[in-house]
Amino acid sequence: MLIRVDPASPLPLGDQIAAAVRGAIAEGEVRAGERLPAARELAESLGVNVHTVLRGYQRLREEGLIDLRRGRGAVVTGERPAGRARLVTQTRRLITESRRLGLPDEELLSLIRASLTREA
Amino acid sequence: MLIRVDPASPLPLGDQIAAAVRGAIAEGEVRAGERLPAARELAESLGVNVHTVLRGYQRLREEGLIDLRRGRGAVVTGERPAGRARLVTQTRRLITESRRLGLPDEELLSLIRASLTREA
DNA sequence: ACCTATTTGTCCGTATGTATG
DNA sequence: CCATACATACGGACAAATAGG
Repeated sequence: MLIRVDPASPLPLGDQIAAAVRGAIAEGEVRAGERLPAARELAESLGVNVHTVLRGYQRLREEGLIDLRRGRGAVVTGERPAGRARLVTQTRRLITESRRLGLPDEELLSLIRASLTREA
Repeated sequence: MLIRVDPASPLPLGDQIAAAVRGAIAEGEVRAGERLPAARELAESLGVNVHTVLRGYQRLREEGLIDLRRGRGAVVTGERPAGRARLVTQTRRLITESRRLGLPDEELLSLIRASLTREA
């Protein structure tokens, strides 16, 4: 997977990295289950800071394209296992209910976030 | 708006700040249209780094609670309704299930955000 | 059960860029 | 033009989760 960044571009480096990886995934250059290079490695090979790469990776995680975890790295997501599918169903139910009550999505997110911290 | 953070807590400082502001908004302590303290100010008064405050602010922006812009600052967005108690049980179930599957909280949030945008 | 290496997560500090007013 | 304030990036340090021996 070849990645290059252009420091002169107005696009943030992190976004450029995310875009490059996103493309590589779309092209099938990296497949589901495969691991992306460790953030520090990629950072060094690109001549950018670790944080910058991590920001790009985290963006990809938000998009659901990779599974990013400590000690494990960035793994391209693939088929959803059964348990996860159930989670998706449950999530959709929650969203439907929330909207039926007229809550804006942000409010639902706040609620969830609050629950997460409260039950940590 | 009184904010305090606990460096000893396992909760990231940025999240603590976000939670505090979120609470202040929910309590009506700060109202729509009002500006939150500048990141640098708040950082200094809390004894934390600017980045840490900004991270919290950016999270609130993602939730749609504030409007965050260069040169202007963080302005609380419009009113939000109450009456969300019904969703709490369902939310807790979802969280329990997610954690049982071993998903990190961030991933659950990613999943939810994805669902929200997909069903928008 | 333990230890170790790997890898991301968070935070600190600093510098420079850029939009706003 | 100027001051304010967030945006991005750099670098360094330590914490925490994961995996493997």
